[in-house]
Parts: sequence; C-alpha cells; structure tokens
Amino acid sequence: MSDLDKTNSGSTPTNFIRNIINKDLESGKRTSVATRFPPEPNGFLHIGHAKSICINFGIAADYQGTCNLRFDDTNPAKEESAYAVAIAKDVQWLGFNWNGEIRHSADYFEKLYSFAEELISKGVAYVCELSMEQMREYRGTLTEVGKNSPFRERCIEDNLGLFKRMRAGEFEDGTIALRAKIDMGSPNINMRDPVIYRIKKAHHIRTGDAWCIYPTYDFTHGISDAIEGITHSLCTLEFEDHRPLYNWFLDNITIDCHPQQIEFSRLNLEHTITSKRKLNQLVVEGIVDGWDDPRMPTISGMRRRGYSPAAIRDFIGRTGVTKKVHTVEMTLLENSVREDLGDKAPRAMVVLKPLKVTITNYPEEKVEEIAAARHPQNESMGTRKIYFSKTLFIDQEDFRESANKKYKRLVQGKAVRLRNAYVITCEDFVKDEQGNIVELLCRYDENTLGKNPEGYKAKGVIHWVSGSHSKLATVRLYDRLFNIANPAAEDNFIDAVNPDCLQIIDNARVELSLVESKPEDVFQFEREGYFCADRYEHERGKLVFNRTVTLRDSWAKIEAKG
RNA sequence: AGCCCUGUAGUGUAGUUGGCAACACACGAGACUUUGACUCUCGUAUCGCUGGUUCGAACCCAGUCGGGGCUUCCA
Repeated sequence: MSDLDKTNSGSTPTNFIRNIINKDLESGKRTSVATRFPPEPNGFLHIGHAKSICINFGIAADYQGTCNLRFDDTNPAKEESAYAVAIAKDVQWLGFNWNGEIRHSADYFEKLYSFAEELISKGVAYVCELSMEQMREYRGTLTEVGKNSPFRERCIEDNLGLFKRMRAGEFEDGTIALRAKIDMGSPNINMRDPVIYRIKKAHHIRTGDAWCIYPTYDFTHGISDAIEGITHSLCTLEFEDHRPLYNWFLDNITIDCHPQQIEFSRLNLEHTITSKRKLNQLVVEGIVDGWDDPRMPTISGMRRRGYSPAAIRDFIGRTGVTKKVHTVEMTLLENSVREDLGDKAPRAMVVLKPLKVTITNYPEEKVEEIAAARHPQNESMGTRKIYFSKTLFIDQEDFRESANKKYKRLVQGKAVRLRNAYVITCEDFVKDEQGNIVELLCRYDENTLGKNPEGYKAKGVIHWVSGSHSKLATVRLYDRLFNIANPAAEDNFIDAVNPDCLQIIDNARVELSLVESKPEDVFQFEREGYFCADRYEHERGKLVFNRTVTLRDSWAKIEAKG
C-alpha cells in the first residue's frame, strides 16, 4: 500500500462525489464512509472498471472508510466462477484490498426472499402471470403510460402462496414473476411495476441448485448495499433513472440503513473499445490472442503490455470524476505510463533492425568492458556491463548515405557518438546485389570515451550492441488496436482494427545484461521505448519483450513535416 | 416524443458566499542534452447561444440550441 500512497496522497483532486461526502460528514448525516465495487462475474475487467475500482477503493481509503468487493451474481445464466477468480486477482494487482471477505449478492438470497415477502404482505408486490410479451405491451412506451396488470389486485394471501410455489419450482421459466406495485403511469419506466423475482431454473455458481427464482438487479443491489452498511453507492450514469427505484425498495422494507446512490460517467478512451461483447468478439474471432493480449484494454492485457498499477491509477486520477459524457485521449494514458516507467525502468540497449558495423581501426580480438549507468538521473540504480568490440550492430534507421542538417545520426563521412562508448566516423559502406546497405566501415576515436572529441563534433548519439556480446531476442511492437478515435461508432468496428497493431521482430539484438531479466521486468530500451519481458513466454533461453509504449518522438514530427 | 442527466482551451478536469478563468495532457516556439528521451522557458479559451439582474456574471434568472441515457423477467 505504500506504493499507493506515493502516487495518490495529497494530489487527489476533488470531485463532486467527494464534495457530497464532505457535506454528509460535516452535517452529521454520515459518520463514516463505506463503498463497494460490485462487478457481475460475467467477463474480464477493463480500463472502464479500473475507474470504478479507483473511485470506490480510493474514496474509502482517503476517508479511512471501507470498500467491499461484491459479486453481483443475480443472473446464473451469464455468470462463471472463472470470471470471479480473475476479477479478484485484477483488483488486487491494481493495488487494492477489500474489506473482509469477498461478498456475493447470492449470500443474501434468503434475506432478499424475506424482504420480498414483506413487500407482498404490505400489499406493494404481487405475483403476475403476464407473459413477457404481454408485460412489454402493458408497460407502455417512452411517451405512453402503461396499464395495470389484471393480476395487480390479487389478495395478499394468494400472492404469498403463489410466491412460495414459485420458489418451490412449480412454474416454468418466464411464465410468472413477482412485481413491485408502484405506478404504471410513471414517466420513469423503471417505476412501472418492475419485476423483482423471476423463474430461472439454472445452476448458480455459488448457490448451486438451491434456487429456481432469482431476484433482479434493482431489487438486489440497493438491499445488498444496505445489508453491508454501504453509505455511498457509486455507479455509472445509466443507473440514474433507477435511483428512484433503488430508494423505493429501501423505503418499503424494514432495514435500518439507506445508502445514497451517486452516479458518475463512464470512462471512454480514444482508439479503444470497452464493450464486453465487442471485446469478446475480438477474442473469439482471433483478432487478438486472448483477453490478456497486450493490445486489449483489459486489466490483464494492460498488465501484460507492461502498464504498472501505479500508472493506471495515476491515469484514472487524471481523468477526473463528473457526470458528463467524455472521451479521454490515449496520450493521457501514455503519459502516465511514461512518467511511471521513466523513473522506474532501468535502461538497456537493444537494436531492433541490426546493421553490421565494423570498426576498422579496432583490434580483432579486443573486447572492452564498460560500466553503463542503469539510469541517467538515478545513480542508486547502479551500472551494468556492456562490451565494445570490432564488430557492432546499430539500427538501420540510424544510418543514411546522405542527409540534411536536421538528421543527427550517422552519415557517411560524419561522426556520431555511440551511447556510453566512443565516437565513430563512417568512412564507407557495403551494399548487396539488391542495393541494400549491409555493412558500415567506421573508425573509432580512442580518446572519446567519456569525453568530447578534439577538433570536431559528433552530430548525435545512437545506440548499439556488440556483435559478440549480444543475444537474439523476439520483440513485439504493439501499437493502438484501432486507428480511428471512436471505433465503437463504426457499423463494423472490426474493420477499424489497425492492421499494424502488432509487428513481431524475431532477430532483435539485445545487450548481454538482458539475459538475466525475469518475466514482467520493465526496461527502457534507449531511444526506442519502454518494454517488458513477457509475463508468460519470456525465459532465459528465449527472450521475449513486449513494447509497452514508445518514447516521445519529436524527430518523427520533424521528419513528417519534411 | 415523455422523463432524467449534461455543455469551461484540441482533450480531460478545477473554478463551492458573483471580483484579472487555474491545472494536466496534447499542440506550437525555444533552451539543455552521451537517449531527437528526461528537464526547463514561453505561447494557445470572446466559459454552447441569446437576453435579463448587477458597478461587475463561467457562477444568479429566463429562454434557446447541442450531447447522452431510459421502452431486458440484463447488470
């Protein structure tokens, strides 16, 4: 949790929810704060959930309150245990600890059933035998009021008996339901006698076959909040119209706690999709390699990409909390990632597209060991050994036969600094039959290790590795999954998938120190970007790195302008 | 169309008793640099629109226009 404090303390900006809580605490309406994160275990958590997690756990932590993790498992047809396991792990990985044991709405099924009986006894709930189609007709539309069900005035005793028979399994799915008796003429459709219990003869991941009737979300959620003593029930905007119903249930049952539901807007991210259905489609159609593919906006995908929990939390903090629909730029996320990794990631040199360089005036068998800083601004991170020899590799992008003055890399006849080593001058180059440059012939200046050359200047600094002291590695260059800002608005979002979202390089040359790296270790490959050793596939004998994010690249902008 | 919510730089937020519109990211210009990185400096808004109240309005009032959500026995 110390990691958490570092990024959040003091810098948490205020928002309308905190303002409400502050007032509640000042007025004495509340004396403590209790929140909850209530996912349905029907899919994997994504960046949108991260917002809800950060808000709920973050507020609880800042007010010395508690935050429960509760699985909202009221629909056995859609829920799976595997999702529940993955969700809990993701929450922990993000750096949060829930209060006590994991809760489940299913744990309250017996209480919920009693509360339903209470509503029936008070004459504000009834068993309705309208079919689903009929119920839809009776409900009316957005502009027309609904009409009362013919079963609405059934007597309390009959309702009680029928409800018991529902529980006993005497009716088939969809034939009968328990409804709240509210107002079929309400302009808020949620108040038009909503269903509170339906028949579902399905196996539940937690209660097994104990029940064949299941409470609906609206009935379950608020009561579960109240049972847990939640003070502020924070949810997304689409539940706004459900708030009157949330309150109605709590006002009509006997319970001594009435949490306040507060809605905030969902997180939308440019170039990203956060619909569970659409993310599933990407997986099913094999467009990505699974829910944890580094291109996915899932928590597990971002983890595999190399985004740290601190970076994700920082990003969420920067997006703020309001009720207005918004779409955040991808650069904001990338900035949080770079800022975090800039401090934490040790530097290393990796050549993605190797171009052989022969130092013509360097002795054949000589090898020099150089101690290179792991971090230019943080000496405490120490040094690693790199090796200089007659045969080196630089990146193909770092050499041109000729170039204008803006090009600060190696050009024939010009000098350049090899990062952490000597200044070299390119004298000649070799082309193959196809005209590709395959080798550079350069001289090195032996008086330039740790000092500037005398009488001339090196134009720039490029990275390199030694031919004899480097290893081959697989490097995956990830780019945004969608080129367009709002793929969700497309008729077919699959068509908007960026064809270049993954480039696999299997002959990258990495400096020797990287052989020691472990899965999930992060690095800055100098002048290229931040990378992490793959969580699953990276091993000592088979190095696999994923690009987390590139470095900011002002040269790309200059070059694009021409 | 009924009900509910929402409009402040390119983007996201702050602006809580009316008093020079703040911050971050992005973008542009420059400095520094053994990473074209980092860091630093400077620049960028007639607060959706119209009218009213006021010495003074992002903020108060009226109207208007735009964006979003709601018609699952989903959550």
